Amino acid sequence: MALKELASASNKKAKRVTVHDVARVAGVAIGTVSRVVNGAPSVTEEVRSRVLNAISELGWTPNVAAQGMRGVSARMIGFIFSDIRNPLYSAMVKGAEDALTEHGYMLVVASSNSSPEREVALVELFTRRRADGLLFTVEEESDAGMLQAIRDARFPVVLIERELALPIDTVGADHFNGTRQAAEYLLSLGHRRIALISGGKTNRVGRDRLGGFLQAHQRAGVPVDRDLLRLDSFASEYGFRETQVLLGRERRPTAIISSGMHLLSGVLEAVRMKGLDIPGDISLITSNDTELARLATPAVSVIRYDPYALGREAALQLLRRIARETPQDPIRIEIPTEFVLRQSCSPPRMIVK
Amino acid sequence: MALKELASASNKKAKRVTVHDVARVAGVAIGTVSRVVNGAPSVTEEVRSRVLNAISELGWTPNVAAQGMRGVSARMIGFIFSDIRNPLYSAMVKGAEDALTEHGYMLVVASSNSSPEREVALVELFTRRRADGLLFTVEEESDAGMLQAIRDARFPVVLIERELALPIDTVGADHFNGTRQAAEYLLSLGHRRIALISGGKTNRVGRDRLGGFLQAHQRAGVPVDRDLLRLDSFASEYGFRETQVLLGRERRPTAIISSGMHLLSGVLEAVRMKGLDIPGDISLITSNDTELARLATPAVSVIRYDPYALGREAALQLLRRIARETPQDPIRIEIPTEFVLRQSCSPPRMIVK
DNA sequence: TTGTACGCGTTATCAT
DNA sequence: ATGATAACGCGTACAA
Repeated sequence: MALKELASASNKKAKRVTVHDVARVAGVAIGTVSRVVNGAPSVTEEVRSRVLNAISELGWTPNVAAQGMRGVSARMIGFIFSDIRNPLYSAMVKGAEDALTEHGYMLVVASSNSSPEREVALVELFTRRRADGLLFTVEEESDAGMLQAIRDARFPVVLIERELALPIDTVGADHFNGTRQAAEYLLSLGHRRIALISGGKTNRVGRDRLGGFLQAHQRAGVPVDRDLLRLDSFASEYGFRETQVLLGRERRPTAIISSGMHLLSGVLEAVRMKGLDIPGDISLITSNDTELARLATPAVSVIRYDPYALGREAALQLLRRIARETPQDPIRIEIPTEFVLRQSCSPPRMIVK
Repeated sequence: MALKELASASNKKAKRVTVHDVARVAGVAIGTVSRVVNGAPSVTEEVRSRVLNAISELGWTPNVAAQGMRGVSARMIGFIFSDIRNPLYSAMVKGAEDALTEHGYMLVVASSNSSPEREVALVELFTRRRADGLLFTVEEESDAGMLQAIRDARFPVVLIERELALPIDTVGADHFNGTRQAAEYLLSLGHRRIALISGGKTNRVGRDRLGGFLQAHQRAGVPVDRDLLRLDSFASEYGFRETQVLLGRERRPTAIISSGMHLLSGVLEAVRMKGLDIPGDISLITSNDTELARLATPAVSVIRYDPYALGREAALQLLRRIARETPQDPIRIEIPTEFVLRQSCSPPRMIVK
């Protein structure tokens, strides 16, 4: 029985019904059918209902490919990021998808696996597939091939958490002020040796975080020890290794800001291995908010923002750009960050001058 | 013809390049161009290279809409799940995407938000958009509308972590043996009152877990207290609430198996609030593996499987089905589970007879 | 081996 | 208000 059903399903010839069939059944010309479905004003109510009846009777829906030939958009948006398993990206994707769905668009996800070459191939793919727009978290902001691919693209692009030397809309979290606020708080507690562990030195996120960190120190008149800046990776292992190194120093930091989804687990592990107490021996602030940060003992203070909202705003801006409902000049949208104080911070045990 | 060319040449609008342009530049007919790009055997090497030169010179790529009209597939696959923010789904999506990309397919993600009505709308959307196939984690296995929508779909479907009363390929983790193994381990430690907190009572995942749990008890000759079965939700809050209730009982369980990505945080919180020691007062096993499980104190034993591999296998099976490279009978693929022992289990302090 | 002409299903432009 | 028909760009059967 199972076999039979499967066979009949795949053998289903399904002669496709077209406007011609609808026109025939409704007793009108195909032009009239098109006018009805596309809401042209000049159609008699009587003809209109005859056509609609025929349509539902035959279960007709317009052939997307044929519409495409007539210039009707495929209503498809691409989203390029490194890897959707990063919870930030999956939340952004959900936010974008929800906004796009409301406007009848599909979302195609495309992982670059952090390869600029693959990014170029993907942009070209979306160009060939006639995408209506692209959400893009670029890997390397200065990669020449990628820049050229974006210039050659036939659709609007909205950058997510990145910025380029091109006039393109951008949406990103306010990492500058988030990190500034975190650093200011630690400085106000009396910390004078604060380490910053982060990645993305060459993109907007990393730059803004470092900028906020430096500004807080500058305002407080506290010099920054460059040796406490560890800005080479977002990976958990990097957080682990660099924390070990930092805590092994003679004049070790009294606080750490780890800016990256996956860094916290590495940092925590290194602190534990060292047998140090949080916040007694070392204060800790991380970004972004995660279950681990909330449920660790003690709970870890975080800089957080809403990646869902970020994805949603980016998609909405892209839709505005597609509909030409936005000024020609590129728009820059910032998603606010919030500093959430938990139990991982206290004044330093010994003030290091 | 010459007049027409002149007219379009003077027209400022950027004209799209077509096979005709390529043919003109290469000095051949359009049929030849088509034969070259589609790898027809009967083309002189000289003509072939002339055409290829013209193509790269003009930067021509076939219009997908026009190809679609000729029956060429859009090479697009849909993936319907409840919410991509569930890390299991984002890992599956990555696995599926990687497999599909290797074969030149795009992946369209579609969240159902757990609504069967939305699932139906999405299946119909993919039908209209002429998707080549669908990966589908159905919300309600017995929803009539959804079943009909799948029957009406014109493309093959592969179910993920679900099974239906339809002859369709399925790919799922071996939750039955995973849960059985976990329960057997706890029983071997001497536990006689083991609670099971899980969701999905009416889908494959929930059924298999309960089945494995019951079989372990049956084999060990240990009766199951139905009051210890809490099978109504995967939500963190549910884990919290039910754990509170269970631990508040006079004859409380000596061990808990929580089967669901988000349950652990709720369970842990309830155990902490109760001031109980893990594993001294209560043993704990959860599914699936997470950062929280690894980094909690003590680290929590888990039943784990590889959702990336699951998504990948599902996509590969879908591709085989599309290519008709698989027997007509539905295939059932099981992804193995693994029991990882950590520090959250010990013999019960007091044996409850 | 290569060229020509038709058809895919829709939308839009003319007529009527 | 409605009908007839051209055009979109490609693939392919058939003709040369």
